[in-house]
Amino acid sequence: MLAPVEKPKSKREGLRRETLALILATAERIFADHGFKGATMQAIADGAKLPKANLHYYFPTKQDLYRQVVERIFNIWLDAAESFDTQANPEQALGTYIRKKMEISRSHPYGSKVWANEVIHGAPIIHDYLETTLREWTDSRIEVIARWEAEGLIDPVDPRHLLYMIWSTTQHYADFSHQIATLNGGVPFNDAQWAQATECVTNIILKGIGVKRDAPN
Amino acid sequence: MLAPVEKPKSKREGLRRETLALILATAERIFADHGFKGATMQAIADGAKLPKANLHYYFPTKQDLYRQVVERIFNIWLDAAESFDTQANPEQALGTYIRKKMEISRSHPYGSKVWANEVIHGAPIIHDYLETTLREWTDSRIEVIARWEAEGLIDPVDPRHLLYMIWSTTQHYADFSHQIATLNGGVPFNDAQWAQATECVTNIILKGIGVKRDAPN
DNA sequence: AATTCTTTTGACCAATTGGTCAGGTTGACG
DNA sequence: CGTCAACCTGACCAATTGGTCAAAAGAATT
Repeated sequence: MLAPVEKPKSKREGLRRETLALILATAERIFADHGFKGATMQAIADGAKLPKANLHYYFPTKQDLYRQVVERIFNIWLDAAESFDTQANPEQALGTYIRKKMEISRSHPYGSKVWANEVIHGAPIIHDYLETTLREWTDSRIEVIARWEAEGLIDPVDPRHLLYMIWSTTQHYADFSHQIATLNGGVPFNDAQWAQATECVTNIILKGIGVKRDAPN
Repeated sequence: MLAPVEKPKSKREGLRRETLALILATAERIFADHGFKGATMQAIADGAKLPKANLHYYFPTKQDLYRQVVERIFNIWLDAAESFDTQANPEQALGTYIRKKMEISRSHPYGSKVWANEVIHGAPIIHDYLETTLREWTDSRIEVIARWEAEGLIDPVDPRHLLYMIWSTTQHYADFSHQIATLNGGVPFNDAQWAQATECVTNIILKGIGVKRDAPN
């Protein structure tokens, strides 16, 4: 899903990529902090230390820029579920998926927030993504979960609600990071706290759906 | 916490309350759909079928109006946790709390979205609420959960993460309603689906933290 | 009925902002 | 080196929008 990075062919090409990456990263942060309407092209330009007109050279409209930011986090999430295919038993597959989602919440909090914002507002810009890519992706994972259920490897639960619980719980640590930090003495989680959160979330969900866990060897 | 409604003393008073309620309800919807910056006073005025200048008579600034919308959903949520005090055992207390949070997600989806938006953006407007009211409230509930844990009524889990899981999972059904509807064939949940979602969420969480359930009588 | 206070409203303004454009600069390539 | 295309940028514009205000309309009170 995520295209591998190739070597730049020239100085121009290299600079172009750097600029694009810089703009996208800055835009992600500004969009996350202020929403689509609240973010201004000027603020993004200032954050990237570029003239505003330069932004419009790479991204003709604000919406173009925004869409690329949203698509990026979306594809990162889709990739995180490869464990559904590579791991045979639900404990490994779901555990790996949940842990990876928590990692992404830590490494890409801005992207997660932009996505949350977009969906909260009714997904006006990436509506088509929900109806095509997300729907297909979800259906295929639901099938896998339903099979585990049929095989008695997990309790009978509606796979949709299980997915929603995983999505909401993991993304909460990114989207509501400010609230969580406030309740954490005003400081963001440190390494140990992230590890603990990940373990706690994984344990509750896996136990909650009655995963038959492998005996520890 | 929520002040009881008193009888209006005059025609003026009655009209005033109706207008205030109309503006707040409309504003809640518009803020939820477009964010703070994206919502315009004109759009709220149109939605409430009032001249824009009339809005500014009741709410001098956009921020004043917004703040009242956010405070309302916040207080509704706080009240939903009374079961922590009135219910003795964790199964009843947590089960009732989760079910009530799900009900609120259904009855107040716009408020939930406005809150999510606000926190995602770093809670610029209601920052003080997080540091005072929310912190105190959370600490008191954490104590109760820790007591259950000490008494062996639930597994040893960090109460914070349990609360976050309850918050995120229940609110997800409001905040991400558009995504959920899309994955539900394009239509919102019906009564039966809401009931199923509530049951599923409650079961997974309670089982996940190893609640000692009362034998069914 | 007269007076006073609250409420309503159209017209208006200053500030912001997405996007444009003409002209300048820089790298690629023969 | 000269040419061309890609890239950069300051200045500018039209549209939007939060908020103001003066005057009108309506309710309450005496």
